Amino acid sequence: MSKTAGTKKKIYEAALRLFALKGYKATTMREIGKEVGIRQSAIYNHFKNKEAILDEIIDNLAKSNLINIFEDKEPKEIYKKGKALLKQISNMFKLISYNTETDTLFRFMMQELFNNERLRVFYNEEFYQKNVKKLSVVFFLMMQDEMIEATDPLLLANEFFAPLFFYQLQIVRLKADNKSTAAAATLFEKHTDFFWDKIRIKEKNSTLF
Amino acid sequence: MSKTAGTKKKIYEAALRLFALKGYKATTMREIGKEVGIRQSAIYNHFKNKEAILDEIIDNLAKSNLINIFEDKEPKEIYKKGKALLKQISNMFKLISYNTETDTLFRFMMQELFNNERLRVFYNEEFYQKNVKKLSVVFFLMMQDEMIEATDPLLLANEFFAPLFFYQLQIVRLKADNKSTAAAATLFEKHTDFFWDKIRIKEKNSTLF
DNA sequence: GTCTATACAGAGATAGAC
DNA sequence: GTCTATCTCTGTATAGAC
Repeated sequence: MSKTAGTKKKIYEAALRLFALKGYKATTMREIGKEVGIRQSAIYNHFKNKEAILDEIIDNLAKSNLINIFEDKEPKEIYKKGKALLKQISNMFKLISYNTETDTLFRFMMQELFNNERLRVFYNEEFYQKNVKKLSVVFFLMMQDEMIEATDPLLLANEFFAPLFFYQLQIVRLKADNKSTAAAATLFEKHTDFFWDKIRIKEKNSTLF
Repeated sequence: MSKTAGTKKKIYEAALRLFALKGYKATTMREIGKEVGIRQSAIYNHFKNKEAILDEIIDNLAKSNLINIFEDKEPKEIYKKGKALLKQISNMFKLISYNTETDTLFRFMMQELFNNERLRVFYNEEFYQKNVKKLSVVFFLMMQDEMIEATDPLLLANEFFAPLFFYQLQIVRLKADNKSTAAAATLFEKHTDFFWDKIRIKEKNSTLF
């Protein structure tokens, strides 16, 4: 039983890696088997068919760290941290693109986004909406507390989220060609600095001089 | 000869549409032929093989409107337009995601980004670098002219570009599920308003009241 | 230039021995 | 649970008639 579960996990992980690398359609059962060290036919002892592997991967995305940029903390517990919180979130995005496990998940998601409706539902609800909504609550609370200037919190959330996503995509793309990601990586921090500086309420004294 | 060119074009367009819809690997020569109204084997009178169609599509991307967000104008000719210029660029992104031709090109690009190195080169050089560099020249000139506050022009260019790309991706994704894109579409304008307001040099008088 | 026919390879999946 | 063997289907590509 333990050995079975071990093989199943190996199949799952090999499949995920290959799906992320070259896409679901382009990976064959034979390749997956080869990676695991078994014959292609043996996979069917663990998964009903190829699609069942894909489905299980998508099922597990919701439990992964790919989407958990808030580390399960609630907005009202953390909004007072102000800029430090934004730095922390921005750093989570950076970590996702550098950690081998989450970077694979991210690449898998982008690979299959247009080919799988369930994946798009996941992307929309768990990856995008959930985080942007949480972010907009954070910004709303910051406004109430007069930490940042009053404006549309949902817009702010989108404007903060979008560059982080984009820079993440850049990193993963650059890594696909084994190119340097150094310049792109600095943008996470610069974005947060720039963004916070633009939304925070400035002291009257220190406006320009 | 004219009829030949006509069929070739039909094949090209059917292939592009299908590649964008379900990916290169998942589209078959039979499907392409069916869309055109000929047998699969007849395609080989116009293209050497399946990959040749893909290559030709990628070759033509550089000539397409997908990347031409500046409408061939040089930064120094247009930077004085200030916010109006940013609005214009932002609107180009919006148009790309709504125009059937460019929206197909964009979806094709995102579909195959991780599966094709030549496409990644195109994305990086023509779609990303070229536009961001042009944008940073625009911002640099605006700074010199004291229209906007002095800061890193390249950062500004990235910060302006990233949300536009992200909102574009959102639209194309939503369209894939036949969902409403209304809310996402408003973000193009809101982004520009927000962004300009944050970078422009404010009159001392009209700071807060 | 398009058709039918066919070759050939690769893929997913199942059967049955061990 | 994994193996070999095999079935079946699908896909790319070519040959040759019209």
